[in-house]
Amino acid sequence: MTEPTMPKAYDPSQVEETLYEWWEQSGFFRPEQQIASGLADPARRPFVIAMPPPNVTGALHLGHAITSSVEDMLIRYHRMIGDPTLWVPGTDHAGIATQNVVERQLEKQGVTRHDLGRERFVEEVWSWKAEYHTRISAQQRRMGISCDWTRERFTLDEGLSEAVLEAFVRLYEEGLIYKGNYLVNWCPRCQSAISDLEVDYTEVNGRFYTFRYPLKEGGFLEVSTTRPETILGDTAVAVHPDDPRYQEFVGKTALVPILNRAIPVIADAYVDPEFGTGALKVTPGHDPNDYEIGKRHDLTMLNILNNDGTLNASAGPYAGLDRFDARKRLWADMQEAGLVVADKEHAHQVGHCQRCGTIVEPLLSEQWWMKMEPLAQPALASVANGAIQIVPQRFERVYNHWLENIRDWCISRQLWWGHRIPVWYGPDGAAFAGRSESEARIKATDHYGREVSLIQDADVLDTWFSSGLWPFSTLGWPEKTDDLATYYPTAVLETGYDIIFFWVARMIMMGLKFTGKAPFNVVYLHGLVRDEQGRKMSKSLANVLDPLDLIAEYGADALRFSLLTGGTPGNDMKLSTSRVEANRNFANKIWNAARFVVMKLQDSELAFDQRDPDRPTYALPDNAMLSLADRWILSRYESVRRDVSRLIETWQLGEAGRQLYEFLWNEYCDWYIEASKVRLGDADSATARATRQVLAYVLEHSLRLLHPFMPFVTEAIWQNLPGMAGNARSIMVTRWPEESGQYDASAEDHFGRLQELIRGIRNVRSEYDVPAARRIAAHFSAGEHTQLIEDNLPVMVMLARLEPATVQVAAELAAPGKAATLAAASMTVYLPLADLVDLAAERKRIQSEIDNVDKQAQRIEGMLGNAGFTQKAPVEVVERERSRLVELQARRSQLEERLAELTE
RNA sequence: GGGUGAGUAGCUCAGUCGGUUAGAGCGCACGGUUCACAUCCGUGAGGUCACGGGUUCGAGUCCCUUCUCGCCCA
Repeated sequence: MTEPTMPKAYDPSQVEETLYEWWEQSGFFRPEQQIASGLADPARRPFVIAMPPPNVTGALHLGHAITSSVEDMLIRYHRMIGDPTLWVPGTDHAGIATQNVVERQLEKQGVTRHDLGRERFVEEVWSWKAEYHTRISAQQRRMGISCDWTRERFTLDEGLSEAVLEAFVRLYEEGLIYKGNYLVNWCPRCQSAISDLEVDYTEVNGRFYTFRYPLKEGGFLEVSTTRPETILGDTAVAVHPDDPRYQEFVGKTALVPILNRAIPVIADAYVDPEFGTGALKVTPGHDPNDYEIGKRHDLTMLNILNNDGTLNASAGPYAGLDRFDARKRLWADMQEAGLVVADKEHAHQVGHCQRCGTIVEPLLSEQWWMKMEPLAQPALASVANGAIQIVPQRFERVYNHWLENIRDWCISRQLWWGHRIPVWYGPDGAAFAGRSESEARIKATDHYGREVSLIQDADVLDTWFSSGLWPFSTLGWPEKTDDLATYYPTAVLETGYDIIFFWVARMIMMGLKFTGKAPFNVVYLHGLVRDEQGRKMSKSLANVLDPLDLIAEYGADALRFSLLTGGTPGNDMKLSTSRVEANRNFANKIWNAARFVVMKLQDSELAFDQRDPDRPTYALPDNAMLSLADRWILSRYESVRRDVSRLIETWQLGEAGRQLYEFLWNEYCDWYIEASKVRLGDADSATARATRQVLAYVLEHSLRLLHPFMPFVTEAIWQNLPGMAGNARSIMVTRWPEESGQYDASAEDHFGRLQELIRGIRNVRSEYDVPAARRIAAHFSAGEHTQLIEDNLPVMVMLARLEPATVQVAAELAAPGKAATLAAASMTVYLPLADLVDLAAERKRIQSEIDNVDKQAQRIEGMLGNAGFTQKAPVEVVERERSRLVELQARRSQLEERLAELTE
């Protein structure tokens, strides 16, 4: 035998990057190449995923790693089953988030974006983008993802910007986009409006301030608030119309403290008489509920804030103060004026900017809005009628609830980084939307009857506006490209459940609106990766595991496999490094199994199955040449192949991976390879030849099943398999294994009996502390299985470490003296361990066995004695219990017999 | 307040037609230079499947109640 070419331990860092470069350069990621090579059938519907574009804010984290793992697994599987497969990668400009990180970076140098000006600031962001984009795609390559990099897109690149313009103008022209002065969530730090979804509500320990609202007519009303500074913006005081305490006050006039502005006392059913004093100060300009009251009563909408969170001229003497300073100052002044009643601690929910954490202010502001209701209806319908399937299904309710209660979307942002709103204003403020300035100019000229100067709207669009177009904009929309015709709609949208509203729902709405088709047929939602304590990973907690660190230590396959098998769809996952380590060990295990097989195959003639000449594999020997172990492993392989395919098709990816793990380790390695050694002894024999073929066949086919889960190690091994790798072939473009016809129930039953006996003997050896090196005698009283034992004696001898010269096999054998007894698999085995067996201990051992058997037998007797069970349970279940009972009874009598002998 | 997920071995998790004595990895105990692998091999201990009720011949699995923790929405 020649020296193995495979190193003793699998070292991912030695192979992963080289393999990836080779894959990418070979064009395997491109559907055109898959079709040209005959792997993909162009008549089949393409399998397409639009990758959720990572933000260019920074480096990737484990959330991206799980996305990569799941999507690459699906992509590789579909490529192997012959679908033309396309995975479109890309990145998102992430307007507010990216602008913030760049601003923070500038801040360190003492520079603000205003110092730089819009143009230079945007240049800064582009260079940030360039750096992080490079980093991100390098990380993704390290994960091994097989996306088509030649089709990579960025939300701000030319084509996608065109899509944004097209979408905006069409929606505008249809009246679905409008401009209006409404209450928005305003972040004073970002100095931008943000959407409802971008506000995080967290509990804050604030105070509950109660004070007197003086009345012009004399007297006062007691009112409470959590935000005293908003008193300066009050335009009414409201009470409940049925509240007897306040009937007389309705219609009177209150005076705003300090400012002495006169405001009406009104009655509105929104007021909760039970809460606080039962009288409510109304600030329509700075509170959403008050805003509604204001509309109902036609109240003045007063804005007291500047965009940076300081108070404006409407705040009188407090103008120029920060909102929180103003709160203190005003309260102190009110105290002096004798208006203060009480203030106490009060925990309440306060909105914070998702991106920078600043407390958000409701603020009246002129913004662009998108009408959502007309778009939501078709989006609801597409899920309801099954055009889109959400996995796991329970998220449908979340999706439905949001869409059924949808509100108009504030799409403008007062940022510099993003898609500039394609609206130009004439001298009188009239607005003209256009795909370009010249298009707007034509409209303007038409409107005014002459050329006028135009000024473009300064704002940009919410990032999610462009993300909403992603599945089709990346394929060329609004142009009628070949890619769009071929690859749209996409097949699966795979992402975390945390962005159902932000992204998934909006893509569905936009997709239906602009293409008339659901942008994908399946939404597969994975859970969030948390740390070992179950906390969300965040920079501030310093609990972030960097995927690259894990890859460097354990290999990309180990990380991928951990993320795929560590949980179930839609449920969060705590990732522990010990799990990643275990999966690195798994990769090493298969590597070593392959190393063994390759060493055995190296100098041998091998038979190949050439039915697909471009993708040869190992042939199976004639059935007549197969041993029991061969038939068993082939049958087990076939069962696993079926299960894995079924599980993947039903989105149970983790379970599929776990099955492969158990099969390869606990069956192929632990049992089949060990058993095969018996028949490999005489390397030139026909039996050795047959065994080598089976070893190779099962390994090669199993590697293909495992490839989508662990692409690197499977490829690294496959390249070492004799006869596979030549001709620049890769396992990633082999075919997914089809039905082998090798399922064999009787082989599984028979080999299972051998396993049971071997385990039993090992157990006895362990209980009696038989040294591992010592070969022992065994007498098999095998009854109807005599032939089975005789035929497979070499396997028994090897795996149970028996001394062949002292082994006896017969249908009936008397017990030798001083022997340990084993009753299993409808057989009795005597192990004459004269020097080690203590009769008293052996009696005790057998008695406890009997007790155990009795317990089981009683349970089954109970079942079978129950008429309900025998009448209603399926026949095969009843039959199974019957035969189980028969075996137990036989076993019991064997043990009883033996116990009696030992007691004599 | 509404919705939703989780609670299974010391830890992290599987268990998707309801049907053997509920599984895995890690950890633990004992024993191992068995011709691929100590990133390993063999054996073992360890569970009232949160609690209470119900449906069923049969429930970790289906239904209801309660408790604990989490998340989403308001």
